[in-house]
Amino acid sequence: MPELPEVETVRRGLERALPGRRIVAVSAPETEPTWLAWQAAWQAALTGRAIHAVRRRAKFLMLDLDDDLALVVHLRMTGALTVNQADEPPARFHRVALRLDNGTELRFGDMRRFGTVEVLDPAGLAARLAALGHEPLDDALDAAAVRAALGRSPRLATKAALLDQRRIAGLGNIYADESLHRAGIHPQTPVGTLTDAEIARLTVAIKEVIAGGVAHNGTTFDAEGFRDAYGNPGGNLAFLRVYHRHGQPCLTCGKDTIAQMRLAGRSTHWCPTCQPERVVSSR
DNA sequence: ATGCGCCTGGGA
DNA sequence: TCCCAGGCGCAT
Repeated sequence: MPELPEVETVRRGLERALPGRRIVAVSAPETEPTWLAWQAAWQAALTGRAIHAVRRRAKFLMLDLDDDLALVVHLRMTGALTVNQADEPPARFHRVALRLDNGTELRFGDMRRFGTVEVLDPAGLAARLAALGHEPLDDALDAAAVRAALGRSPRLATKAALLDQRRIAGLGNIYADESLHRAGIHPQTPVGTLTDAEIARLTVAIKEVIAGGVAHNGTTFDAEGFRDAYGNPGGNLAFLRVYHRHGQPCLTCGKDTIAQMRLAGRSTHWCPTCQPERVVSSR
């Protein structure tokens, strides 16, 4: 599922192809009534406009267009943005295509239909991004900022806090689990009980895990999984230490088995030795 | 703070 | 046939 590293990987791919291109047509398949319904409005809004830049904020992609409009895409679970030759046959879950002035198309596909594509003006874009918390790789996100962002609730599980995009934006289930493992923090640890040392480790862990994911072009599990703008899988799977590794030996301590539980509605993976549960006093 | 609904394919 | 995967908005 696309989290910050996957979205950044897509952004980097799009940046090689889109800036300077002009949109010449918008089309959706006849078999896609919901996307077809937008076709005329998007045709009017987008045709003739040039793409100036491809930006990312958390898991949002923004294509800056003429007249301060932006095409804003969120891939959610299974969305994909690809650059294709216009005469290539569409992918299985193709939803909408922007025809460009050089014979290529920017295509959006989405198996589960959770993804969103919007055309926004500056006010609309600002509103869309307003609630997002810190960008993980921002230098401004130091330990003090992590402490402030996570808060001091005595009950909120640290993993739930990491998934809350209003606190730190861009982590999803994979990189939240990986960050907690690297920091040696049990996922259920209440944020209010995190020590300064734990916050410091978590801050470094988040940055390393996210930067590693970006460096390896994102995490791809299988043939249906994440693809970059040119259809290539990412290589970060080999670097995961807990996610989807339940029942397998811990690569960090070598003596325990990765455990799995349900937390905040998500499948959660951790090593009981490397991430011991906080012993809670009964008095 | 928790759970549901959205959506679909794949696996048990 | 049922359950699971899960980002996010919304209801409870």
